[in-house]
Amino acid sequence: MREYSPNEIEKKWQNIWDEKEIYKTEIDKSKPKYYALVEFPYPSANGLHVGHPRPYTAMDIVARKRRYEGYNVLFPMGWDAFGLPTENFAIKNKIHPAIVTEKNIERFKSQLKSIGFSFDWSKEISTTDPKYVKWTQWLFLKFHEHGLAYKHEMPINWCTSCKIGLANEEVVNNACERCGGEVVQKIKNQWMLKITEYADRLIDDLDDVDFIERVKLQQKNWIGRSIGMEIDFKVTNKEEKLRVFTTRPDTIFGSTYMVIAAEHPLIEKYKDEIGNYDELMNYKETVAKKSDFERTELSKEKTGVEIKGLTATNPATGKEIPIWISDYVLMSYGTGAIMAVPGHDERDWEFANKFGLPIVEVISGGDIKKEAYTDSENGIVVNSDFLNGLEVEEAKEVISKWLEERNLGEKKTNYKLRDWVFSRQRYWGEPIPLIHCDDCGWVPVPEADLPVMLPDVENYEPTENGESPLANIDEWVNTTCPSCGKAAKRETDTMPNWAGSSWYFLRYIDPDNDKEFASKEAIDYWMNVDWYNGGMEHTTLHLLYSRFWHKFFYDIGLVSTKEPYQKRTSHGMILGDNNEKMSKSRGNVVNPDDIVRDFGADTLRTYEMFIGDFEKSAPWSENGVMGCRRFLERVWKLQEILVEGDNYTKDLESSIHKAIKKVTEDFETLKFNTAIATLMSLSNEFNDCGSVTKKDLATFLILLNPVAPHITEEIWQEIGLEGFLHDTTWPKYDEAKTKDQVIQMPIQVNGKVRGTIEINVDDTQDKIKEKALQDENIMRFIEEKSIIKEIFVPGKIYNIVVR
RNA sequence: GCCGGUGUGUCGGAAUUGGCAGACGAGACAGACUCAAAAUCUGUUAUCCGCAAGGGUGUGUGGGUUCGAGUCCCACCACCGGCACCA
Repeated sequence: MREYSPNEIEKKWQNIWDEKEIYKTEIDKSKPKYYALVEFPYPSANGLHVGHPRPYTAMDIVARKRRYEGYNVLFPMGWDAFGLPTENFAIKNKIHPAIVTEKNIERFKSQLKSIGFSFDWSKEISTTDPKYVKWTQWLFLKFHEHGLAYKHEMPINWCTSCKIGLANEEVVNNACERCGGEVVQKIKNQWMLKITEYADRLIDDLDDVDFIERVKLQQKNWIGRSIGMEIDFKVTNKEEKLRVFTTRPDTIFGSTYMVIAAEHPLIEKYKDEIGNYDELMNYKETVAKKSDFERTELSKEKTGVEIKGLTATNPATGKEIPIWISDYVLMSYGTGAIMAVPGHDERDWEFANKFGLPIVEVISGGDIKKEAYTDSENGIVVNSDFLNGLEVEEAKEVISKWLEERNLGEKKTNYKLRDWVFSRQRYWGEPIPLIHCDDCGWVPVPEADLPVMLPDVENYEPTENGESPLANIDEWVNTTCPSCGKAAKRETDTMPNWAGSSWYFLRYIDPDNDKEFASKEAIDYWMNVDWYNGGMEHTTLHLLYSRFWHKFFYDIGLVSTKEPYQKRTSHGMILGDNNEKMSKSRGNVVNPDDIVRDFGADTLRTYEMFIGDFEKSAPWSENGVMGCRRFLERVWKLQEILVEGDNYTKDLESSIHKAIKKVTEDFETLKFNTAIATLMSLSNEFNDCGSVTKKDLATFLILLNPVAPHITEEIWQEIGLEGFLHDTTWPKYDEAKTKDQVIQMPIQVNGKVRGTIEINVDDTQDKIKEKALQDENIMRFIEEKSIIKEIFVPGKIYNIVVR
């Protein structure tokens, strides 16, 4: 028998699959369809690392298994190619980002091909391809057309020294990552997408999809729906009202002061009546340097300034209360103002404590001298006039009614979710296809003129005043208004990287269509995505953004399903062998090319699946890789003990049926590691047995094939099994044959195992008891004691409780 | 800080979801083969006491529920992911 040489046979089979186009998919209504999706990679200059193949192999296993089960399977791959690293590389090396991107894609593609994934490469897409950009822009214009894209003043991170807008990631401890200069928040008028309009549906429709629970929870919490009230507090001696949002209107009698955001317009409006305006402005300036994250940190020391000259009136108590500004109140959440109830809110309590503001108990049950009492389930309302004696939920109803009747407030639902800032002052992104005309306002670029392509520029760096580099290209910026024909200017902001990835799963199904983003026929046949696997880190941004886009498309009749993804699962990260995240700077990156070269693609795939619990992170280990190679070597050598035979070997029959069951189930539940362990045990059994029949081996090869497609296909051919393994069907098992007749039953005394007896599965409790009491060791623990209870779980355990 | 998650031998991990903790793999040790080494094959391998039979202890820490807890409940500790312009 020849040696197992993966480099040779892997190339061979990859070529055969390619030539036969067996993974190319067409619409075929005679078969059930299955759409398996993995997150497409960002083609960075570093190439693939061993983290990438983990989810790809997992879904490749599912895709291959589905084909054997008779499905028409779409399993596509593409490139999420716009992005900051490529742009920064281009700036540094003076190379056009399109060229960098092209090179990176070429490298990624050949790396992926060497691992033997069953991707349908005829469906390949790149978000930077003009044919793709056209439809990203077209879809954006739909948002604009339906009023979901709007301009709004939003802050950007501004490096005062480089005079450049920075991504959050480029800001380290309030300083610019490149030059160390000071970073402040600069206000810019930016395009926004109204994702908040979909907040309720993004939560409620989670009930209809099969996402793993932690993904659902994290999305719900990110959207952060809270039901409460908006209440007006009159500014004393003014017509002005200060509107606050609260989820605890029941505590209104305990509101002893108000806090508004440093940016609140009230301050400018009454500038002349405020005694300490300068002090407030100074405070506002320090706040401007902080991110929302720093502002709302619970543990930090509270800061704030009282507004001198303005007070408000608590509508419930009628008492005059002071108004403060503090960084922990954000203009972007609620109304930018709160009624502070220090007795029953942690932040308010700390603030009041620090500045000596009165703390009044209005819910009994805690000790507000020590800490805020925030429990809303057990408390009873006190010190609150007509609310006294009520439980919190009742009090909420009563006070809501009372306020509404007096026109002092209304019920309101708030969300933590904010609208999506869709503008970037960058070069390497899709230009926002809008033209500004002094007469007509913002006018969309007509469909015939799409895509709006990026002009070639000398310099990819943003401009000195915070505009995109595109703003410097006069011949690009200056155009005519599509509506009235007068001179007009193009929008120079580009879209965020998220734009292309928000709808790519729709393009895969019809990637060459130049009339539509995808045909209705293709959408009706292929959608939804049946199973989408991706990283946990994409849960609250990409996954939510793409659900939002899809829902909007559904509303305007572009797609036929409410949700894009039927099922969502998540994989863990692969860490370096030092248990740290793989990164160039840590020097612990493993390149899959090396593993494919030295051990083979099948070994890489097997190890990636065997490394541990698919949903958890796991450190890379070269010894582990070697172990998987040894396993495949042993599989290869099964040929040596092959005997003719069209039946399962009698002694192994139950093991084989059990293995079919276990592997079939484990591939569906992401337990690839235990599926492989089962196959390892089965191959060990073959060896212990000393021989394996053709039938036994064929079944084994099919089960292993989705994990290690090349070696199994080769052995299949080598031992002369009929046809090709890739044309076979998935094996079935007989449930009855997976059950053992005779089992070892543990016998416990007082919950501790004191012996094991061999029983027949359908032996009665009495029979088992009789057998158990013959066991010397078990008797030692029962003697001279009386049996007070017996617990018998058929097929599992028999426990005797004695005293 | 907030939201989500994780914690089991020397290491990666397994445990039919409340029923024999440590499957499978790695590593280590011993043996076979070899002049020798590598590769391969065989055996041992949580820990303590014991010649053995067997027994005690043991799933991040402390408590609880139960005949029985890695699994359920309460409190705590450590680590990982996300925090809206990285992808």
